Amino acid sequence: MTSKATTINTASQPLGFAQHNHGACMSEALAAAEARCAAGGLRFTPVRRKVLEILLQDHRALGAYSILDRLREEGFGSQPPVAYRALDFLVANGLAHKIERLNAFIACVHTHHSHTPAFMICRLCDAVAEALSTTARGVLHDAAHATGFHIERTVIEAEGICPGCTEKAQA
Amino acid sequence: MTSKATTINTASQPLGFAQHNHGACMSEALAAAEARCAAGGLRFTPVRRKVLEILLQDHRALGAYSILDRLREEGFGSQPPVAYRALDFLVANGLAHKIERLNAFIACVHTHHSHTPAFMICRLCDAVAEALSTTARGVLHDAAHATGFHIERTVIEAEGICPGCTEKAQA
DNA sequence: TACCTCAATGTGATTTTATAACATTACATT
DNA sequence: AATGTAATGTTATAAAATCACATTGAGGTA
Repeated sequence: MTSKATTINTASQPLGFAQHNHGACMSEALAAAEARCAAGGLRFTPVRRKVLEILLQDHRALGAYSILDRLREEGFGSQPPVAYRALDFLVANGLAHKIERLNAFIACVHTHHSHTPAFMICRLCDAVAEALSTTARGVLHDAAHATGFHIERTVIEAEGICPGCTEKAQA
Repeated sequence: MTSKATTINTASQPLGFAQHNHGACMSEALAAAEARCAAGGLRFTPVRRKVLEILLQDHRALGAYSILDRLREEGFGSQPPVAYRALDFLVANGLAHKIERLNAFIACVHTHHSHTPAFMICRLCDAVAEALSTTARGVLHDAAHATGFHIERTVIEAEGICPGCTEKAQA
């Protein structure tokens, strides 16, 4: 565990491009995950929980092997499938998302409702913000419907410069 | 070269989920690529041209290593950077796109205008259709503008079942 | 032409990301 | 306890991408 662990429950950390109450956010997300798993008859096992905690702590996109390093430190199995299986579970159940552009994973911050996620990825600071994208979903589904394509999953990712980095660049 | 080579100039092949005149499509795309490179002072070298031809012939998403195999057969260098460099060039100049979900590449079929590509990927037959996505682009940019994020590139990919495979499944 | 420069290519090695295959353990039901 | 199934552990390997450095080749300049 790094020094970062000592900051887990401080009040304000970046979530995407904004600040938020990180401690509350984290416990809420874990509670929501537990609730969802219980409701769906899914097993929120120690590895799965730990992986979600790791993702929530960082609030950024983490590669599977970074996560694996953390798991090893915590005494879990240290081979790739350990991380990938937990990540597959979290992604399949909407508790985390894969950022395809980065081959990395991030905790879902919209624990309440099922949604079509959309992301904004800053190429300077690597921050990732999850946006609600009801409209983008609609647009895609309309276009797909016109051609007879049945959508099961969507990847919507915008890469560019976040507000913070834009400011720094102008300074 | 496989037997597929003998079908290059036949009239009708699938483009995305529809049929089209493949021979014409291919020469048009190559001509457009040449024109664009000439206009921009870019060098449309033999490897780059060959990679674009390979992508156009298949009209599907190809992994870098599939392309590399073809390059080797044609007498080009056979190490990964040969393929990746040509692909980087094509993608950077809008002549091809990367399908992030598949870690694969596809020739651009909208040679005329610069655009924000969107794709529909069939998970049964692996066909990939490129859609015009002016609206999706608008939606994303609106959302981004609201948070002060500056978009440079977008990834919009829908995964699901194409019209043809839906029919087969119902039969 | 001869020379220089820089972009493009060739090549070997390595890194990063992801999965296959199979043994073992933990949980739930009877 | 016995059984079936889901989850985990572990070894090995596959697949995707990049690094580093040598070589070639196309323009420009003297």
